[in-house]
Amino acid sequence: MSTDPPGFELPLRLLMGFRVIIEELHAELARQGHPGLRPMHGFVMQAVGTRGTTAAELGRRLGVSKQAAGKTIDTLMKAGYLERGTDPADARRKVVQLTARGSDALVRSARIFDELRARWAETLGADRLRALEDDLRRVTPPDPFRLDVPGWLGTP
Amino acid sequence: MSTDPPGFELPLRLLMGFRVIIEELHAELARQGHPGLRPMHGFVMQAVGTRGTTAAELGRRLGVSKQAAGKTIDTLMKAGYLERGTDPADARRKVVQLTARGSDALVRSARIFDELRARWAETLGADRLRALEDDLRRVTPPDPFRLDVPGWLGTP
DNA sequence: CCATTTCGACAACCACGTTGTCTATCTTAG
DNA sequence: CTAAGATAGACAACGTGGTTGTCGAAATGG
Repeated sequence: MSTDPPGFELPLRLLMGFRVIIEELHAELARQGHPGLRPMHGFVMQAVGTRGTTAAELGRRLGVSKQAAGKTIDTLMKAGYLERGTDPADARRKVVQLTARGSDALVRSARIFDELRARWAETLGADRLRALEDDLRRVTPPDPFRLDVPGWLGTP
Repeated sequence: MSTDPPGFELPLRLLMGFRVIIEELHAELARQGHPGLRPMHGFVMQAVGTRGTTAAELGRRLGVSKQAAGKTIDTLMKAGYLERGTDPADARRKVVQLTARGSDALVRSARIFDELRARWAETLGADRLRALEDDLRRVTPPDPFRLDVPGWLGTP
C-alpha cells in the first residue's frame, strides 16, 4: 500500500480547490460584464439576498462587525450593485437591496458555479464528486454561511 | 437518484474544510506555547525553511512583492520566529532564518497537521480520505506553494 | 415617561497587500 | 577596468478590509 501524504497537504489542496473555483468564477464574471467584482462581494450579495437587509443584520449574518459590513455596503453601492432605502417602520434602519445589476451578477454567478461543478464532475466522475461533497459535509459545520470569510487570515 | 447540490456549495465546503483544519491547528499551537501565530505565518516559515532565504526570494516563492514579504518578515522577527543575518558573499542580501522557536513551531505544526489528518481518516475512512486528496490533486495546480495566500480576497 | 437597546456614522487603528522611488551592491559587456 | 544594467532592501504613500470605541437619533419596554 502507498504511504499517506503529509498532513499539511490536505488543507493546502482544499484552499487551492477553493481558489481555483473562485478565480475561474471571477474570470468568467469579468467576461460577462462584471469586472471589478471581488470574491467577497459575491458572499455579501448572496447574504443580502432578494429581500434586502441592513448593515447590522448583514454583519451578524456574515460574522463581522456592523462597521465592517457598512464599509462593504458602501463599496458595493459605489459599484452599482446595491442601493439603500429607508424603512418607513423604523427610521433608524437603512435597508440595502440588490440593484438590477446586483441581481444579474448573482444569477450569473449561480450559473457559472453550476458549470464549474459540471466540469469537475467530468474530470472526477459524478460519483466521486458527490462523494467528495458528502465527505466535506461530514467534516465541516452545517451552516453554509457564517464564514467570516476574510478575517481568519488577519486579526486575532 | 438524488439531485446534485447547487454549484456554489462546493467552493464553500472547500473553504470551510480549510478553515476547520487551520483553526484547529492554531488552537492547538496556542495550547503548545505558540499563541499569536497567524495562518500566514505558518506558510511563511514553511517557505523560509531550514536553509534560510531573503525577502526578495521569499516574495518570489510566495507570489507576493518583495515589500510585502519584507513586512511579514519584520512581523515574524518581532515575534521571535525569524532572525536576520548577513551574507558574506553578497552585502546586499540579508538572509533570514528560523530561530529555535521558529523551528519548534514548524515541527509542532507538522505533527498537528498529521494528527488532524488522522482524525479525518477516522471520520471518513482512510480510503475515502485518500480518494478525496487524489481528486483534489487532479483539479488543482501541482505546485503546492505559490499560493499568494492572502491577496485573493483583496486587491485585483 | 424614562432607561435601555439598537442602528448607523465617524474616527482611530491594525494587518496585509500594492506601486513607486531611492541607494548600495553585484554583474556583465565593451 | 569602467560604464551600464540588474538586483536587494528600505521607505513612503495608498487601498482594502477588519477591529474597537464613541456618539446621537430612534425604537422599545418596564
